[in-house]
Amino acid sequence: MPNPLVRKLENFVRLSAEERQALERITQPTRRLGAREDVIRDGDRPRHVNVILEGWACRYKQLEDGRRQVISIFLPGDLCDPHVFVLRKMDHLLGTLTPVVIAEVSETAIREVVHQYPRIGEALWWEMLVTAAVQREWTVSLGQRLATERLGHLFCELFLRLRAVGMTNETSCEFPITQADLGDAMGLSTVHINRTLKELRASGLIRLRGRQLTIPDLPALQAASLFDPSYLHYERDPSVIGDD
Amino acid sequence: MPNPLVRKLENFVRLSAEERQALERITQPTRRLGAREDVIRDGDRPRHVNVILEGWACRYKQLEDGRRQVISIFLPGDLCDPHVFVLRKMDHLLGTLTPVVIAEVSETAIREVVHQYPRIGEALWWEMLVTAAVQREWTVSLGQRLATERLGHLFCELFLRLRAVGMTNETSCEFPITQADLGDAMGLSTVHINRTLKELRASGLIRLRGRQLTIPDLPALQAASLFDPSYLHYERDPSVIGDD
DNA sequence: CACTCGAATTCACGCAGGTTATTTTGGCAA
DNA sequence: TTGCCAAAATAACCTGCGTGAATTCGAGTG
Repeated sequence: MPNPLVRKLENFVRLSAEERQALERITQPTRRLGAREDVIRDGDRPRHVNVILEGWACRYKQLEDGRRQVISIFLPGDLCDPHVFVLRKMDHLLGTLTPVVIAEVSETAIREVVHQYPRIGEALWWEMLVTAAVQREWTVSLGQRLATERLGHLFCELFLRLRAVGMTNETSCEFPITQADLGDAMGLSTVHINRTLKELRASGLIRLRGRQLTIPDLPALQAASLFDPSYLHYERDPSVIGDD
Repeated sequence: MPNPLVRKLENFVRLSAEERQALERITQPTRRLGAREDVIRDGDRPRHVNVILEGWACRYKQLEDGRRQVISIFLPGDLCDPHVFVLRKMDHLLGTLTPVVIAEVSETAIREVVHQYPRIGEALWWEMLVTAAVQREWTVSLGQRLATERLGHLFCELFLRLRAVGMTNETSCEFPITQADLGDAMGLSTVHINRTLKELRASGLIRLRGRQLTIPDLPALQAASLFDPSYLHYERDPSVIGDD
């Protein structure tokens, strides 16, 4: 199983064998959590960058009265906040959605690798900017899209992000999160998530059984969800020439 | 009128006179736009960092069928995407909400200043991370907060951000944007924005006439809106010692 | 001063999605 | 196989917000 961070970054730059090794060296598994556990809580001082190696996690906030919003979903290969060090306190929580394996990378380890391999630095910049773009697209979804569009859009996004780390086959992928968590992410009630899934299934746009999602016709789902993949910036930069 | 970027960054680090001058030198006004004009469109290649010197602007996206979502609001002192250069195309638009004065700063100008004054680099990191935190809080608002809470939260946020650049007095500030734009930002219809403002006014939490917003009791509005200011990270880092 | 036009306000009605509660399913352990 | 429990599914009812259409206000302008 190849390192998902390496796979992801190679969607943007071509990495040399040496660069790949450097990344793999600093992202060895250091922590395992079960489903529904917190990785770090708000108010805590961030001590390292968490890189997801296996499983799904999320950023979330909890309002005083219990309402919960999942702010972003982390998949294998995702970095949780490179550079939070500048701030002294977390203003949100990181939690797992499924059992998860994490690499805790120190600030200095990142600094050194980036200093030695500037192209990795570039790639990490790209990854940060894409993460911000995803956050913006969630804002659009929550503000404008109807429930079917919103869920459909999320399926498209997660499918493409999983494909970028080689975790899909032609039309399907693992989809291990509960309808309750989906609701907290999409700003919808569990009941309405269920209703909406039923509708998407009935229209033939998705199949979802157990933990398996199938999108028989991705362009159709994209069209129905007003999904434009350009915000993911997945085309590799042609100005960067590889040397592996 | 002091440079709003300098004022803003000084909420995080203390800057020397030399550092202040360096910032002011690279943020001279270079472009003036009227209200409701586009600064840069999606698909365009970003050529420089836009720093808002006067007026209000916004990031927004437009769906194929015309629905519009304002993704973030830019106030004087805000930088629109330091580092977009890494991506080749804008995935959203930048537009003005009021007449605006902008400083277009080149990538190299930023690089040089940051290289010469590392503390400015730190401060720009802080500003980037706070911008991301604001984006996350908007996700929470759109996903969980009711219309009154959502608007109240926005008022609290904008008031504190304006205060950070010295553009408020005790309880009030300019508030120059239309109810239609507010609606596009909060994911609510113009009619409902109007209803909600009426309700907030009736409860005495805000006064809003013409382009003037007054918050007679900020803590009360914060409580009513589930507003926790810690995500703005405005307390200055005590580990940074000034030398001016 | 009257005119204009965008912005704000108000009204009546409809729908997307919330809430509470109940039932069914399915994975897993004893 | 039985039992357990979380997750999924379904139902009935309710509400926050959207829609479309007027009407009023207010800052400029000739």
